[in-house]
Amino acid sequence: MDVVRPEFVPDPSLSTAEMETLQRDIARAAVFEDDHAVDPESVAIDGPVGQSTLGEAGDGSVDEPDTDRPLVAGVDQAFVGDRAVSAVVVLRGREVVERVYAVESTEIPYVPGLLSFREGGAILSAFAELDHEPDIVFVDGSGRIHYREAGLATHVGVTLDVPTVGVAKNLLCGTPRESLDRKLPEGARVPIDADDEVETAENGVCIGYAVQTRQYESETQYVNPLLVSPGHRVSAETAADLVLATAAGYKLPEPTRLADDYADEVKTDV
DNA sequence: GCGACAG
DNA sequence: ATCTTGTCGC
Repeated sequence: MDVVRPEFVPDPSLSTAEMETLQRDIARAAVFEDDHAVDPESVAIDGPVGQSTLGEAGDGSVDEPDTDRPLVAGVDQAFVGDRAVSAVVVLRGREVVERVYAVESTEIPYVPGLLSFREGGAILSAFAELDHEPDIVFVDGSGRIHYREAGLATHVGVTLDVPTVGVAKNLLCGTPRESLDRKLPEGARVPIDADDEVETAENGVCIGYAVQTRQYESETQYVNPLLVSPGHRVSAETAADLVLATAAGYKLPEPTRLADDYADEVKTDV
């Protein structure tokens, strides 16, 4: 798939002020409500998808040809020295229909709030190799949960004009409506509200959710929730629904988990 | 001046 | 993100 909004392609050579200005423009172009045709129930995955097998399930059985089901993609990056590997995995149900990757040299260091200018280029290069057009894309990192409501998932979504969901392991900014310190039950979600750190939104606006995709039985030990936010053309509620529907026994939703594995696999080769 | 900070 | 063995607890 190709870039739809070339003016938003992340340029690492911009000054910090220019990057921030671009992010405010991106946030204004972003749609934080549902504008897609994916019913979360239609993408539900019951158990883990088998390792690197294209076209068949992990138990060796061939899946039903349900070509009407939506395509859900996951994208993740791995790093080798000064190069970034971006890997994309596309699923239809529990079937892997396509995997692509791209390698790009990193031009700038990681700066909180400006992640898309470091990793965005490699991600767009990987999507340029993709034949299928995903109905939803899970991006590793924040979307609307961002100082200017323009995190990596939002930047990629708006630039490609594809529905995206941000899936992060840590909270960048915003305030959880209730403490995340306690142990949350599997399936639970806690709203993340905009605060003074989020300069483009009114305080109290829900910009995402902490989502508990997995939890231990034990009383003392617990898994931290994921931080899910709208990237583009997806509401916060639906973003949380989609992540819970595609989580299949692991903390990360399957598309993201498989992209994670694929990026590591590619990293070992080149 | 101090704290906070996705990947 | 990445460097890395064992270890504690499901």
